Amino acid sequence: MIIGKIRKLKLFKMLDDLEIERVANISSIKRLSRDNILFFEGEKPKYFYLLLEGYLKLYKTDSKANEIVIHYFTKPSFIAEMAALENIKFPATAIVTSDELEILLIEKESFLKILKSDATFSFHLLKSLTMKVKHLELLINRNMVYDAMTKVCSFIEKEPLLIQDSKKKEIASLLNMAPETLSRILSKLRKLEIIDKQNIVLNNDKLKAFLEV
Amino acid sequence: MIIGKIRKLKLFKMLDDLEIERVANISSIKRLSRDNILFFEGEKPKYFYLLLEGYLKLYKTDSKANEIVIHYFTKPSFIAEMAALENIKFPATAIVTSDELEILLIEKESFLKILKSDATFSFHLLKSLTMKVKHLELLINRNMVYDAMTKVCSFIEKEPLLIQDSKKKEIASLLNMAPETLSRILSKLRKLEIIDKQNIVLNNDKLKAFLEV
DNA sequence: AAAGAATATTGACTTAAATCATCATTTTTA
DNA sequence: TAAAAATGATGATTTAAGTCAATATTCTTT
Repeated sequence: MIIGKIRKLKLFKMLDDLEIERVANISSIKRLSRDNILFFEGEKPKYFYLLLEGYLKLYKTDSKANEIVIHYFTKPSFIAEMAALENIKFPATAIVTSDELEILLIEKESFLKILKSDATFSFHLLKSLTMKVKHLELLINRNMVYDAMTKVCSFIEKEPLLIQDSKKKEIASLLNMAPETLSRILSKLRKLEIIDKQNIVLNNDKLKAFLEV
Repeated sequence: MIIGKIRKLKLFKMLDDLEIERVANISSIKRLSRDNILFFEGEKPKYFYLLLEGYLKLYKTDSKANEIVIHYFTKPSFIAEMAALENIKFPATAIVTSDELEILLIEKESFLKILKSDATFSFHLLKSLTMKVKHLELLINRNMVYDAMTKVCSFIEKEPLLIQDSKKKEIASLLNMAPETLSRILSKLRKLEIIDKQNIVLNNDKLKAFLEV
């Protein structure tokens, strides 16, 4: 049931039963399997999209047909709400990267009406947007301010488990660098005895030294 | 008078007299002259900042001490509202780039209370944030997706007057590229007869051809 | 456990843009 | 208006990261 799924969302935890019903009435659920496209860069949004289950990758393509990853979505989260709010084209393409994906489609115009009239609602969406801005700030840091070494060190610091368990290929794509570059940097960090063979941090101070500009 | 200045702002045009008074009561005005720092990257925000008059540049510094311009603010606009909303550190440093700057300081906690209780208020701040997100999207495009040629063509298309009148040095800084690179690209565009000696666009179709990925 | 596929590493080379250096042109100041 | 300073253009060189290619290692699937 849609109502049950909405009720479980932290994002909507401040809503009372009546408000949840209002949202449920203008929502539907869509399911997609791996490698399906939820929307393409350049399309106009028809809904507000709220990820419920699964993984979603947002990416752009540059002039050399390289994929540039903008965001990996996992936790329940609004997707591209900016496009829906402003009625502009999606800035990137969204592809399913888990076996199953479940997404809540909220009818755009009706939801906008609710937003305009309900302070807690729009305040909450505001919070969601600030998270997006924060994420974009990190993205800008990682890709404009940091060099490859700093990118990797920042990733190791933020995601010590991912760097051990995930495929290097995927991490490289996440950091928008060639897998070869990641491999070279990890082996350099191993030589410097900052990480071990399992990419576990050995010397946190040395690691952090790379993060100070 | 603060009330007069607030009343003039499009950003607050939906407010009635009482609401304007509420904002004015928790606000003060600060004036700064050229090259003064409004806030440093890493500081915690004490206020919501609303630019009233003048120019403000937001920038970061990379590992090679290069300045990376994140934003030039000119029109009345919230500055770094994300930091204030989330109570996190400023992501960049803000420096005055006009002779005079006038900025409205809005007391943070009180303004947050208004936001939480007033739907039109927070809906409007939401709009302001979506503008920021849009700007960051452009920044990401310009710096991660575009190569130098595309950056310049996109700038010429968006800011045909600036490319004629501003110093090349400043445009290069805005585009986060070396002035030499900008100079080389402009002379290439001149050879291709896409722009003339005054950097006025001669052939819009050819220009746009560089913007299609 | 062996074969095959996918992933990771390493070296050689390429590339786009930055840097450095020099000279030309424009703007500012005295 | 001449001198000085700032800006702009152009060539040579450097650099960080990407690409290409070969090999090594790990993971999958019989």
